[in-house]
Amino acid sequence: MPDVFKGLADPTRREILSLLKDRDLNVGEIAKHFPISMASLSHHLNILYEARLVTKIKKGQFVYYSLNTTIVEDVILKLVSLQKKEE
Amino acid sequence: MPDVFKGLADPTRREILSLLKDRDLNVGEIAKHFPISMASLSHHLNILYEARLVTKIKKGQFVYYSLNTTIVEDVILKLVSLQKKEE
DNA sequence: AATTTATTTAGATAATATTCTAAATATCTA
DNA sequence: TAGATATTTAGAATATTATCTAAATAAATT
Repeated sequence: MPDVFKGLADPTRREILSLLKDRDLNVGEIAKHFPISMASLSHHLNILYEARLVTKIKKGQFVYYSLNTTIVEDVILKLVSLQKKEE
Repeated sequence: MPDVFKGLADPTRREILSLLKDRDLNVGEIAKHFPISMASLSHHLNILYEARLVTKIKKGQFVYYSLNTTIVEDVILKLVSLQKKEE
């Protein structure tokens, strides 16, 4: 697994993921929710993409990002396996 | 929730949590598994403690750390709520 | 083809995180 | 109580991350 936890470590990135759970969004639509430059946002999106927490697809002029639910599930499983053996 | 994701972002810290799922360990026992200084380890333990991912209890000369399963469960729930609404 | 709109990349700066050595604190044992 | 062991804290060095502005790329529109 690429570093999914690093991807989740930043609050802006978690917020992006949270937006994407409702519907796919292009970069401009995501940008409206944050007071940071496009360049910074692009950087965050890239980290999410490398962590495979999102996928992206170009539609004409726009790039749409989607939540990669599969990876979210993998993280959940990884955390479940972190739980204690017995108590 | 204090920053649990920050706590999970570092591989050394995840390894510490993984050790603790088997049994509680004191700092010296944990230290044996890592090639870093006591000071660095102590720093990591502090981050885990502040994120409430672990609890600690002093027994005489030793400080024992335990996994806080409750918080791990909270993180799992938080991730579950990150999943897509429909597909 | 020139202009506008959307997104990414380059390069710099500032903020955070990780690590270290050295010193401090606390407890145990002789 | 003096010396040994366990852990934490202070302070500094280095590495990583987040952010910015400016420039580059790509597609759409006129």
